[in-house]
Amino acid sequence: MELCPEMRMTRLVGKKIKEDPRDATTASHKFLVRGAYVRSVGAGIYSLLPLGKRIVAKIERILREEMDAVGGQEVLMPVVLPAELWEESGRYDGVGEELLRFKDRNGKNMLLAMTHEEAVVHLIRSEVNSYRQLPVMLYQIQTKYRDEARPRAGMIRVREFTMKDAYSFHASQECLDECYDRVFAAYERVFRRVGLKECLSIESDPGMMGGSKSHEFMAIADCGEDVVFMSPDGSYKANREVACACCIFEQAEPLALEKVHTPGMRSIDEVCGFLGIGPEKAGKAVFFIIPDGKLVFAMIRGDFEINEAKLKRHLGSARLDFAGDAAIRCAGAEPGYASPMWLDPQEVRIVVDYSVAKSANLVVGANENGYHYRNFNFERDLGFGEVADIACAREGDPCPVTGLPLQMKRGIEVGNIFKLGDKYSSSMNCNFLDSEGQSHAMTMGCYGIGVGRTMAAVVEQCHDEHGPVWPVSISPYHVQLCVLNPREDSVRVACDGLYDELCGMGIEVLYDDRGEKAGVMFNEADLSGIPFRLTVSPRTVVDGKAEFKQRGIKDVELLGLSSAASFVAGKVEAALAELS
RNA sequence: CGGGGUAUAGCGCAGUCUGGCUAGCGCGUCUGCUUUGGGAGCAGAAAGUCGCAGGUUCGAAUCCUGCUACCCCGACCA
Repeated sequence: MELCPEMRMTRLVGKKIKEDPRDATTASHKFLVRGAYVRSVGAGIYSLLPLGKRIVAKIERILREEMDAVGGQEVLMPVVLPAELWEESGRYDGVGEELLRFKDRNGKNMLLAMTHEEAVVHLIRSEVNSYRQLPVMLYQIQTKYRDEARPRAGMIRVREFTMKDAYSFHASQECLDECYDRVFAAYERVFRRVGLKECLSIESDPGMMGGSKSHEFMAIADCGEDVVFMSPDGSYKANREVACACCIFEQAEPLALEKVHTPGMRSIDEVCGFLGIGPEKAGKAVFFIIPDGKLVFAMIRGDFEINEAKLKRHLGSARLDFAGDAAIRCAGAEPGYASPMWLDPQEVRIVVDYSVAKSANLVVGANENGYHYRNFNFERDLGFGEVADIACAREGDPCPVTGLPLQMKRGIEVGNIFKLGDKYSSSMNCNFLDSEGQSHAMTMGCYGIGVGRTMAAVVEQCHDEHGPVWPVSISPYHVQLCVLNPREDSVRVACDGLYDELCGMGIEVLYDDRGEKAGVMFNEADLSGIPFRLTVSPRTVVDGKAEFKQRGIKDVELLGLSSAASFVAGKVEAALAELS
């Protein structure tokens, strides 16, 4: 998309707002609204104004360049899809209410696509049939709709959004692996080029997408919804769902099992308080129900929390619900005093975290109202049950790779990549013939980047108290030109001249020709966040000068009017080169 | 879906507890004059179904009931 290189403020649609919008809590939300980049239409639904649209267009341009460079071909698939397509993959009934379903006038079930695996498989299975045509990668930059339970934080979690989504098809796992690595590298280039200062690629949970491996790209920001754990040297990075800590558990001689009376002490805090011990000396039991109706007894040391994502993965279950007291009793356990001992492993799945399996002499329930045991030792007193890592990593726990204390950070998920395998290709008959004429399901990968979310993440990382500080690569314009007192002919003529000259050089200029007071113009220029500012005023024109300033830097520089344009053009090119 | 909050002019708010006359303030907008280097001054003007629907009352922005929208925390999040 070609962007018009020039714009006068007297024409630009979008009013800058002096006060923070009532509802905004994050920097990106406040500044994107105040600076007239976006406007809210409803919960999680936004319009882009001209300035915002230009930023998005520039992000999209970078996405196209990088996807083209790794062999992607751009397509465009519909947002409204017939339900049958999703019934084929099993997702029509598989995914929850975030999929917006509706009927057309003929009563046919339709949906708004929240992602396009089905649509792209529909396309590829009829266009590609032979190993000779593989691999292929298609991508699009298209609207997605997810009926989020709770949109939040301005542009960071919305219902309708633009996503760059790409899908690759392969004849072999090795080929997918290679493609995955190439896209991974392309994503690192994308996030560097859009100007994110800190964006981590981390291991993540493939979740309901299926598939074997996935990474998320996390823009680090305090307002991020996701939690990342990393080694201080950066050699290990993982999100909360998969992060593992390798705690050392104290070994001790097993002492004799001892029943203690603990009347009314049901929670870990109560029991530990009553017995005068720390939570690391107790075992905590949590009960879940999985969809087949089976009860799951999860056991973890009192100072850890159960990581439900890990437990789901271990159980191979898509859902996990807390079990009620009735279900717990039904399985022969006593709520509040539950113990894995004497439970029937045929009836109840017992999953024990390493923290319990490797600790000695814990306090656990006695399966009898008002009683606990001291000195439970997993090997001696239970000996069966599935031992697994089902614990949430904690800040400061030892990193599994380096042993250094893990750091915890919050991040905005701006991109993700998955190795899908044949989840969609087998269910939807997306096959190819190999060199021997044998039919196989294609192996797939998919790769997404949220465009609007990336814009918001950049603001979160690049702003000061006055507004955004756009990286030149995605700034709506390269230069903001301000004319003070344009009613003085000499001033206006000088400034108009600079405007024409810069535009003629291909520099994108936003020209504040309104004749506002300096304070108004400068404050609004800060909200526009354009990296370079040129000011022409009676004061500078007398000396044949213009004033040059960089956004976010206090100092100003006076330039000769005749050389100002080429000087600024040089600055713009250098800054662009740095981010290319 | 649970918990909390908000809804009054384009934006941000006061007024609501304790019902009462013509519903105010700041910013913005329009007109005119004066101003011109970090959100100007004066004078004038336009702009409000007080979220919606019922109810109580002589009288409702204000009290009662129901609903809706939006925001925050949580749950959820291919």
